[in-house]
Amino acid sequence: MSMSENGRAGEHATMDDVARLAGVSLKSVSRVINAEPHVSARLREKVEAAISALNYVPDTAARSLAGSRTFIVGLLFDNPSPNYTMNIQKGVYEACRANQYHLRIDNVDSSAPRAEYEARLLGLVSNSRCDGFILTPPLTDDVVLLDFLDRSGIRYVRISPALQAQRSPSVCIDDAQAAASLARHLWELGHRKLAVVLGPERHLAAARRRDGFIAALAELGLPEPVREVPGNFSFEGGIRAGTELLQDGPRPTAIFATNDDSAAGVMAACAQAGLRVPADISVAGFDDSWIARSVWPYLTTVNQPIEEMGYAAASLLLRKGEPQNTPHLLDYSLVVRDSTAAPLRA
Amino acid sequence: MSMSENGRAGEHATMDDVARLAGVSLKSVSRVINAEPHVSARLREKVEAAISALNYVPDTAARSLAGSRTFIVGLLFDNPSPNYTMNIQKGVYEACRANQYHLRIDNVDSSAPRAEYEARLLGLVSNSRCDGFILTPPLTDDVVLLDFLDRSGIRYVRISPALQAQRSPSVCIDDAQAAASLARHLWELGHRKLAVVLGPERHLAAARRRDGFIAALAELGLPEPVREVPGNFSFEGGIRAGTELLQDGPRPTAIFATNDDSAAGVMAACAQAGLRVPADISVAGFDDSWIARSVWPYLTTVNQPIEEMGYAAASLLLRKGEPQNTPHLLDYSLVVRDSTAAPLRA
DNA sequence: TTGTAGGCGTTATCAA
DNA sequence: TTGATAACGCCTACAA
Repeated sequence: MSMSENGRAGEHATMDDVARLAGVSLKSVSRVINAEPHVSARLREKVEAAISALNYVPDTAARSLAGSRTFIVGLLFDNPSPNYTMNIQKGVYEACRANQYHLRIDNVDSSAPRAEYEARLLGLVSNSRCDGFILTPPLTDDVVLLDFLDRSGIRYVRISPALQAQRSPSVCIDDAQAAASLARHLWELGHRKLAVVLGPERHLAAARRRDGFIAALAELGLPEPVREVPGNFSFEGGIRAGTELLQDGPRPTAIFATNDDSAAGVMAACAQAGLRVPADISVAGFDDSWIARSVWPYLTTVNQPIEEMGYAAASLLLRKGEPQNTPHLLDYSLVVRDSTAAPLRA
Repeated sequence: MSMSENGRAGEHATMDDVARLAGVSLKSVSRVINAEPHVSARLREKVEAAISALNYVPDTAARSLAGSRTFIVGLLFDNPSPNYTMNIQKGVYEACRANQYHLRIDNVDSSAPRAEYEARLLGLVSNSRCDGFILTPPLTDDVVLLDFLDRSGIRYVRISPALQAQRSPSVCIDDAQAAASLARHLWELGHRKLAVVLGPERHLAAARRRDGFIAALAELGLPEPVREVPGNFSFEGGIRAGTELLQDGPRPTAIFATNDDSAAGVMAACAQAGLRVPADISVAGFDDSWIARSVWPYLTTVNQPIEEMGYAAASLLLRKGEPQNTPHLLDYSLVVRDSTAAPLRA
């Protein structure tokens, strides 16, 4: 009943109306709408005129009932930083819009017990009747989910996969290279005592950042090992990590946190410890998400074109034809801001 | 568990399958699914058994084509802080899920030229065929949109409306009272030189925070006027506002920013100016969004139960029967953290 | 290049 | 309390 006394809201034109106004058959209208071949220019014009005259918009429900597509893209996300998520979502949304698709959101909570979580996830995916899904980390590397999708023949595109990169279409940057460029930046500033704050265990892209960072330093000839402490991509995890680094063991002159949120936490820990950033200690992050400019000093970080990645992922998903399983690589860039500087001379 | 034996995609059971297995008619299954009256307990049991045996889930497309509902809730948002948005979205999502509805996202960009923006917005709303919409500020108070929705008979629920609160169902907290409680907190700490960082002009809830703050101080007998500077709810706007407050005119001992993002910016401006928070100056925000704990010191602020507000809004939208136009008021709470303290004695 | 008939999985109408 | 049967708006055959 709710919408029923719609009064006028239901006054949408249908394909019939368009056909009648244009003086053609139903099927011809359908052809024009779906850009099918074998349509004369004259007919197309007539139909298009009628469409815009009537302000006709195809009914998605009818379309998906009759056809094989639902015109819905599902975006699955877990629970990463809100900044990252919003950016991805924005990109995916824009690509959907450009292709006349709708965007449907589904949240899953990976902190739930694993069995429950899996049941939920698979239920979502199989009942949601989307034309395909966009997966963000850490879902990107969830093998149970991937197996299920493959077995069911459901299309999907992964963002920043770290596992089995050739398994499906995907979009990513070169995390290792990006972290390496950050390592070189710190090295060139003169830092030789370095530390890295790790990401969540299942977030494999974070592991690649760590690897790239350390490998680059090794190549440059760093004399001593890089200290490593756990983190979980959260601000609070960053505080804990920073505190640990500053209290015990040899104090680093520069800290690389594998995402911006934890880098911000590290900066807070420095402030607590009475250290000035970057005068006393340098801090760098990864993502260039919104928080990188919501801290003071502004964070030196690696820019991932997150929104673009979302856009590219959805475009890949919606592209017709055989999906390409080679990762679609986007450019990153080193963003040097105010949180890194040369170390004090001892 | 259960999902995996689904075998192949597309092999969804239909109402026919259920009816056959249960040995009843199609319509009876429909009745059970829609919880219609006049169904015997025995029949219902049989049907329910068949449903779960077949793992049947109604096809939304068919449902909305045949019926009057689409089972889709649309969430419209503009471009406020990502934190706020994600929280609202989460709440709305959960409520949809609880009611077997889907969530569809639509972004609009209010920074586009007004005419274009309006056309886009109205097009979205009228073609989207959702059962209703959730509006967040500043869309909440967009009269053109409201008029259009009312004229079209489309249901909607507004979150934190500041205009014509009785016009539609809505969810909010008492912004003025909440800001007043913050004012009293600062007053009790001993602050007498106060400033407020305003919100975006069209964000009327922000204006109510300002009003409540100032009115409370007036009532307490504040001897001098509260300084007011513009802000736009962004971190950068907060930096500008803070800088202005610290450079020119009489320096306040406490600054109230009307949202957390700008409060974080104010804190950054203080740091730049060499002031310690809260020793030299107190800063307070509003929202208790995620950024309130992503700065150091942690921000004193007002907690709005944002996710709950989203949940309540969607529940209101989905509730059957005549909508209630009295605002659904939720509780706020003052969250005293580390960014406020007694002023230094001059 | 264009048009016609049938059906997709539900809900709605009306009768039993 | 139940059940046939006709929509709903579009797409996929297939025919002209």
